[in-house]
Amino acid sequence: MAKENYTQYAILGLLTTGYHTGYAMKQMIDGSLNHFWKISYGQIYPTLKRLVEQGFAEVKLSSQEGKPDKKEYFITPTGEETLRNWLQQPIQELPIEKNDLLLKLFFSRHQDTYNTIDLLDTYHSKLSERYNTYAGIKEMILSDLCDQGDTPFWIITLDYGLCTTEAAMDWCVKTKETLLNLKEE
Amino acid sequence: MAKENYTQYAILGLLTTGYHTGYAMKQMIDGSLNHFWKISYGQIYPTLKRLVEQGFAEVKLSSQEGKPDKKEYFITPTGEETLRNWLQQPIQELPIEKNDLLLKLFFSRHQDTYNTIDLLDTYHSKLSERYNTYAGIKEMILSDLCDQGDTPFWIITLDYGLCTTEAAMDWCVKTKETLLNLKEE
DNA sequence: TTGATACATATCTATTTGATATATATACTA
DNA sequence: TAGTATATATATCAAATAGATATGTATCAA
Repeated sequence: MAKENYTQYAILGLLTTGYHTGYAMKQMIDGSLNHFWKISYGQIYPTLKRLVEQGFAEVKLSSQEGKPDKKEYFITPTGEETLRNWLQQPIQELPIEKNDLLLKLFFSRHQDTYNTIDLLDTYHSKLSERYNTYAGIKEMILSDLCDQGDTPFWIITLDYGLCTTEAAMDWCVKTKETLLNLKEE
Repeated sequence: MAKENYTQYAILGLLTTGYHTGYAMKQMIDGSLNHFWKISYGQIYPTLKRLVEQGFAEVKLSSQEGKPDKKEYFITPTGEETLRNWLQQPIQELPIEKNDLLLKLFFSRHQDTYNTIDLLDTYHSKLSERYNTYAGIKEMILSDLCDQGDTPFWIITLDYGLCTTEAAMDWCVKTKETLLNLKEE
């Protein structure tokens, strides 16, 4: 059983959310979805093409004065059904996060403790940045009066990012102590 | 700047930890490293070959009676230096976990609340399984008297898995409530 | 007028994923 | 005893993804 192609569902979903060009989708994902998804142009444009071929989307060419021409994509009823059908499927497997900090820690016996602690410090500060970014986006969405139907769901995914990031930061602090105790022994 | 090739460092690290064949490495990663790393044979064998070409590893062919021949790989001093050098490099960027549950939640406006809650329940039970698996491995490592120098570092990475998994479970519970409240409004 | 940025599409290489092919030997099981 | 599953072990392939870059127009500022 080949794994499902999530890319097409991400694109179909974005089509329902007011993003109609490949460029706009890329911007959206990099800006507001990057806490749990990423995508490249090399996936977006071929997928849009395929969605049209499959009848899940339609394309309109529009030439704008002052800007390059663009292809605007719109989801079809069949596309909407495909999206809804995917939403109903239960999640098959938990994602595995490939984490190169943990990979380094796993082999850190070969390294000085203070160096390992540096790694943890850097990691912690990056987590902190991430936390603030998520908190900022949440603020922005909440203060934005034009609440669409999507808003509560977007908040939920941000909360996931906030709470797991916080847990990771706590772990950094604890781990630093553990390493220092280990050193003293 | 091309992204670093982490695969080779994972392999180099495993060579220092008593895993000397591609098969053994795959077993190890699937069993004990899968909370933050995964790898396929399609990465392992070509990488081993390349490590030998670069002088980071040496290979010995050994024919065992009863079992297929195997190629045993050993890290060289140059390989060890390469590994240590990588360990010292600070982490460049936080990993982005691609999470298809969150992708579905993000678009769940198109779906019945109870269906969304089903998704969350399934996810929670999988997280719980994962938590128990990690706790089990931790127990096993701690109770194993032959403590190597690696042990404390392995525990640390497991703790990361335990605490972020717990945070995600808490989020599931909170989110369920949020969705039900939303429904009642 | 040079450079930076925004808009917009397209493509390319390298890596990763996930599956499968190919062997041999052991252990169990009907 | 024949068949089946499992463990050991290496290798390869197609498809998906990542990451970078090419191409072009227009705007704005230094």
